[in-house]
Amino acid sequence: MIEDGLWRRVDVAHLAVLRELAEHGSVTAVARATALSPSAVSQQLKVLQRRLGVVLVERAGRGVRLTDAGRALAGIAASVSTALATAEADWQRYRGGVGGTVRLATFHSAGELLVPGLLDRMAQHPGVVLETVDEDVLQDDFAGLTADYDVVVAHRSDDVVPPRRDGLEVRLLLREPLDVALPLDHPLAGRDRVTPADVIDEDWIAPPPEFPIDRVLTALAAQAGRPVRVVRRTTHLPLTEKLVARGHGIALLPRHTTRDRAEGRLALVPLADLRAGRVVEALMRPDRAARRSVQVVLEALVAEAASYA
Amino acid sequence: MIEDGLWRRVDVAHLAVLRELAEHGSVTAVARATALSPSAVSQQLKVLQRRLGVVLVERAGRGVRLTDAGRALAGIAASVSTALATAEADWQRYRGGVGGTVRLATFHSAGELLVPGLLDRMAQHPGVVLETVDEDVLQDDFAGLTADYDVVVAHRSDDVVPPRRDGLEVRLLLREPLDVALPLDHPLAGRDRVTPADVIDEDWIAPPPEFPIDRVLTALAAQAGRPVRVVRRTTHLPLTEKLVARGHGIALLPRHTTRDRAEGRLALVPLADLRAGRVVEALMRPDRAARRSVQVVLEALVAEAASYA
DNA sequence: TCGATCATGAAGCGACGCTACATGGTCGAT
DNA sequence: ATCGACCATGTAGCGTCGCTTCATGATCGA
Repeated sequence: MIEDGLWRRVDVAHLAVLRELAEHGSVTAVARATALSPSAVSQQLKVLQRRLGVVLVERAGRGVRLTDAGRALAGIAASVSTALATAEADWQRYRGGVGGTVRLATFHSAGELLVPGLLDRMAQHPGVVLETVDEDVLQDDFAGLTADYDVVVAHRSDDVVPPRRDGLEVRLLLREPLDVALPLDHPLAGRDRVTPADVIDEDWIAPPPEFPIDRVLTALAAQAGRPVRVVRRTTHLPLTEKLVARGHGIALLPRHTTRDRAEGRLALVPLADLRAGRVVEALMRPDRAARRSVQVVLEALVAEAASYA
Repeated sequence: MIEDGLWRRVDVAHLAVLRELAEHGSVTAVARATALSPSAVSQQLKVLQRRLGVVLVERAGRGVRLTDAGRALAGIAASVSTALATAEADWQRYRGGVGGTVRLATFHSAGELLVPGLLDRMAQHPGVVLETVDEDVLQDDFAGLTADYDVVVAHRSDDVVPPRRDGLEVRLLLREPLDVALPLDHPLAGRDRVTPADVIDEDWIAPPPEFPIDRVLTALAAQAGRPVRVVRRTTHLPLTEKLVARGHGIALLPRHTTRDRAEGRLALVPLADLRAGRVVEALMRPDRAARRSVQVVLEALVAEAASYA
């Protein structure tokens, strides 16, 4: 027998906390993200469980873990958040104005490429405050950033299956081929394309093996039939460009990002016989994507990215 | 410039009150419906307006009226209520049990026909408490009852455009032809159908002119070319049946409802050359329709009605 | 014009949720 | 194995919020 009105006393704020817990994984992390004390978060969870008469959270070692019921309710809470955000967006649409703070995470090269133009475009919406933060993480970790940021600009190589991003809104920003970067005085610099065989015996500068670009390099080696010789590994693209320009090696670099920054100081030559590129996209939680201010930022971001295609 | 976080402080309870105001039309009525004092309702509205910085309600004579903004927000509030009810239903589905109180309004004859069997069927769901109330109103007023009841069983004649019921969920229960009810010893009682011309010169018993059945009588008169002679007007169907059975006149009566009650005491003969019938349907507000307990009741109601088709 | 009806304001009270601080449990490093 | 760092939770105290009760003002119908 189920008592009537149990759910009536459930507060949407409590549901939101549960949902954040599902994404952040610890009470302390939720407290940080919500500007509350850990005790407050813990109390909210306790109240929620008492009102529903169900165990949602259990201790696991030093931290906590959601029970099955907790996970289920967290999923429901996510849809509630989305509905609430949609309602707010409808209201803002009715009122005409757009306002609020949007937190945007970019990896370095995308920030360099897109943020200046994005800020120019956002000048049309003085009510929207845009906070941009650089976060360079591995390909699979971008999704996790959506717990902390409204919009996450992520990249992945386009030859593999996309990493898991269940329940996230995804918007394509840029499809960016990887070109071979050569010093201007290199024999191949004038070519309109090069094959893997042309470049396999050069000295290469590449990122660490976990990064998408390096996987392309692996594919290139496979196609040429010989291993590639990597003389230096760095994740810092501007450094890579400078090294290439001075003849310390050649590299695979994203076309638009690089051209925007280093045009004229090195040559970018398309790679033949190998599909090599990376995809830049925006990731958002649905409730955040529903916010009017986020939508405005996203549209500006898409427009800015399109100007490089 | 829009300040950040205005909506954050908006309480869904406040939105719900605004929505109820849009449907009930007065602060006092909302207070009655929500078991709150009128002052509390008034204060909630005041707080909501202060937090949003918008006038939602204005005085109109002795009562209040919603502004345009108020109406817009009330519409948004309705979708929020629906989302919340859907979330609760999802949760109940996950937990397995069904519980809660469902308030059902029926007009008299439908109640007589459907409620006993409905209660039998609901015995399978002991957690659901069913309150049934008789409400006989005019055709166009059924929609208004959805503010006070979870499920409203309504009827309308099927030859006219349905009355306005914007934003309501509608579920067909019964399509019920109108037959000509005759005393058992009437000359036409043995016929398998009668035409308007056959019965136009009889003495008729009918409801008041605003009721759907009387409109059919008007159509019958138009087809026969002569006015119909109404000797008595009553909205009470059992009385009509008794009068017909004793030879005080004939009447148009809904087939299933009447047969269920008066089988063997009068004859029901289908009417030829005239599409005459009434439709019985269930009306619900979307947020109430989303509730798990309401869904259970509705399914039982549909099944019970189907047993009469 | 009077009484009924409706909305709103003021005062007081209770519930709720937060912070600050203390406690107990768990893991990693030495 | 021990210590220290970290994490979650319980307790005490306090401020805020929303409700009820009562009073007031406005409007409509008889």
